[in-house]
Amino acid sequence: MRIGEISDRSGISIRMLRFYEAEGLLRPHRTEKGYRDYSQDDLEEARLIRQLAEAGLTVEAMHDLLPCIISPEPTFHPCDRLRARLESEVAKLDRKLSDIERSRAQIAAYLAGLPRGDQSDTASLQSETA
DNA sequence: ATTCTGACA
DNA sequence: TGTCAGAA
Repeated sequence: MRIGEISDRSGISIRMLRFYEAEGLLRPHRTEKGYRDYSQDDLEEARLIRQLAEAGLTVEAMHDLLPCIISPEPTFHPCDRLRARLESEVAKLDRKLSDIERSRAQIAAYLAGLPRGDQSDTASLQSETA
């Protein structure tokens, strides 16, 4: 299958499919004319990548995860790397979450201190945005 | 019609 | 991440 079909069936844009390949996530064969030629396995991997991307995982994380999740070989590795990766992702998310909570608290404080019935700030924002 | 690579208002 | 160009 060529890139257009893979894009349609995986929901990943052609642009992103090429990007993921540049990142070493997908390695489709090439036809004589240089066109990418995806296998059925590539399609399944693309769909998995789609899932991981929607979960907010980075390409780096996918590099660790993919070898563990998609197991072409009948032998299942312990994949200790998988657990480590997942744990670091959760840790990363926890850090982001605390950052967001910090921002929320700060902005909520601004809101709490905002005088009532005053539209002047809104007006100035609109004029600067326009 | 589709894909390829490289570049960017 | 989209999109446009120029070539195949």
